[in-house]
Amino acid sequence: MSVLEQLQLSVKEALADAALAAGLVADKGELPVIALEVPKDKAHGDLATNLAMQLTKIAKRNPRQIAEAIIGKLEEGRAYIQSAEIAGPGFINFRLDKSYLYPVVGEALAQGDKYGYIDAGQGKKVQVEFVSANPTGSLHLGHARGAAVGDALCSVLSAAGYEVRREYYINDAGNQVNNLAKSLEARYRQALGQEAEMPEDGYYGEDIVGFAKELAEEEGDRLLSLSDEERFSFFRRYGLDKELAKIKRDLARFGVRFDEWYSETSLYESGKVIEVLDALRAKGHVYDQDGAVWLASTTFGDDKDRVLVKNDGSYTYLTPDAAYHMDKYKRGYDQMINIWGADHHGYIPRMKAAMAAMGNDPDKLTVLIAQMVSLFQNGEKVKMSKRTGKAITMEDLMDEVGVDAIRYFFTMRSMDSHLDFDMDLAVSKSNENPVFYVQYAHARICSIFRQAEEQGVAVRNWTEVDLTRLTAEQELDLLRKVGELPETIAEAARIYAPHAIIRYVYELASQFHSYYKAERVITEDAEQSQARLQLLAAIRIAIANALALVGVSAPDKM
RNA sequence: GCGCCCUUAGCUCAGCUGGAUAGAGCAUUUGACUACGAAUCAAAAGGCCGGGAGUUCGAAUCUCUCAGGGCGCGCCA
Repeated sequence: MSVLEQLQLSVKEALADAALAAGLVADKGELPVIALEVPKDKAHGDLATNLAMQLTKIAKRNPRQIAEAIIGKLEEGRAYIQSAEIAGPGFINFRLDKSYLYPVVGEALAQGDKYGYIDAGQGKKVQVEFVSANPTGSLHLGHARGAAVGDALCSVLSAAGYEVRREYYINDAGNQVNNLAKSLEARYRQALGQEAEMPEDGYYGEDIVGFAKELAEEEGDRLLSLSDEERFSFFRRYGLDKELAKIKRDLARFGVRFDEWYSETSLYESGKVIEVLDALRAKGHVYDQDGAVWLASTTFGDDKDRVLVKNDGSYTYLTPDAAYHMDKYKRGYDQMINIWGADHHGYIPRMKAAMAAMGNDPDKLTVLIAQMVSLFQNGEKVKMSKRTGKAITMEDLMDEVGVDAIRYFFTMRSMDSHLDFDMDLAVSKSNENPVFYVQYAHARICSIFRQAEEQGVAVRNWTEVDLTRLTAEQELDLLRKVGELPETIAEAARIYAPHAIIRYVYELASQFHSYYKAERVITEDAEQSQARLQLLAAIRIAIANALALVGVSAPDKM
C-alpha cells in the first residue's frame, strides 16, 4: 500500500470511529463509503470529506451539526490530523502534519522503476486485442492511435497488477485477402509494362506498388506462366507475408509488442469456425432463410439478426470472429478488452450477442472505441483517399515526427474524443510542444545531478538524509504529487483511461519547472542540498515511470 | 429514421462512483537569463460548461428533451 493510501486509510478509520463515538450510527456497517479528496483550493486544507453531508439521511440532522459532532469525537493527534474544521455546506476539512509526506521519497527510491505499481488487479488475467488491421495495406493514422492507446492501456493495467496479454487478430482469410492478391497481380503486370486494371474494391496503396516492382525485378514475367490457380495462390501468400511483415516492423519500431498474433486462417484449420457454428445451431439460436444461415442475435439485444453463412456458402466476417472470441472465452480470462475504431462501433451488439448466444457472460468483453483522427498540416485538414491510396502512413509519421511525439499526442486525449493531430506542432521543438516539456523536466533533473557531481557533491543514500529540510510549499506539493502516482495508475486502470497518465506527468513536470526556477537545489547549505536532491531523484523516477507507461522515452539530455 | 460518440475560454482539450470560487496548453498582453539547461518561469486577460426541463441541500457531471457535428446502420471487412 502506498504512503498516501495508508494515510487516507488512517484518516478514514479515525472518521469512522468518531462517527460511532458521536452516536451518529449504531454500527460502523451503517456508514457510507467514506470519500476523501484533496481540495482544489488549498485554503480548504490537505484533505476533505463530505461524510457529514452523506449522513444527513441516517442521522436526521443538518450536515453542519453532524460535522460538529464528528469533529468533537475525533481523537487528537491521530492520522497526522492537526486540525479539522467545518466548511461550506458541511465539509470537514483537515489540516495535516506535513511529515506524512516524507516517506514518499523512500517509497519512490526504494521501488525505482517499479514505483507507482500497485496490486489493484491482484493478478487477474486480462486479454487486450488492439490494432488488428487487415494485412492489406500499410498502417495509418487511425491504427497508430489504436496502437498507442492500446499499448499504454496494457502497460497501465500491467502496472496496476493485472496479468496482461496483448493480442493482434490477423484477418488473413476473408475476401479482402483475395482483393489483395488481385491488386498485387495487377500492379505486377503494370510493373512489367502490361495494361492491367485494378480490381473492384482493390487496394491502391503505394506499398503494393512497391512489392509488385520488387517481384517484377526479381522474378521477371515468370509468374505469368503459372496456372491461374497457382498464380492467385502465389500472390495471395506473397502479399499477405509482405504486408504482415511490414505491419510487424512498423509496430516494433513504434515500441508495441504483441504476445500473440492470432491468425484467422488458423481458426478454419483447427475447425473452430465449424465448431462455433454447430454449437450455435445446437443451442437453437440459428435458422436458415433465403439460402443463408442466420444468427438470431435480436434475442440478445441486437437490432437485427445477422448472417453467419452466405447463400454462396462462404462465411461472413462475424462467424470466424465469433470463433475467435469464443476461443478467448475458453482461455479463461477474467476480462477481455477490444479496442476498435469508431467506424466499427456498430459491430459491438452483434459480437456481444454471439457470445451471449454461446452462453458466455457478455460483460467480460469490453469494447473500447477510439474515435477518428484528423491530420492537420499547415493549418489545414489533410484529406485521405482510399481510392488513390494517398494517405499518411504510420511509417511516414514516424519518419517525420518521431515515435515519442506520436505516442504522446495519441495517448494524451481521451479515447472518445475526436483527435486532431497537428503535424506542425508535433514536429516543433519548441515550448508549444508538451512532449519536450515533460522530457525536458527529466533531462533537467539529470543535468542537476551531473552538476552535483562536477561540484564534488556526493549524493548520499536517502536513508541518511534529513528530509524534514524540505519545508517549502512547492517541495511539499511536489512530494504529494510524486506520491499520487500509485493512485493515478489505479484510476487510469479502473476506467481504462491511459490519458490520465499523461495529465499526471505533465502536471508533475510543470510543478518541477516552477520549483526549479524558484529555488536553487545545490546551495551552500549541504543538508538542504542533500534533501532537495532526494526530492529530485524521486520526481525523476515518477516522470520516467509515467512516461514508460505510455511508451515515451525519458532522456538524460536533449 | 435508428444506434454510438462528441458539444466546456478565440483554438485544442482536461474535469468520471454529483460537492466549495469550472481548470490546463496554445494564441494575446506584460515581465524574468553575470547562478544548477530560457525547450524554462512569473503574471494578466479570457466562461450562460450547446439550448430547455427535471432529480436534490448541491449538477459541467445523473435523467428527459431539442439543436448542431462525427461515425455506423451489407449475404463487405
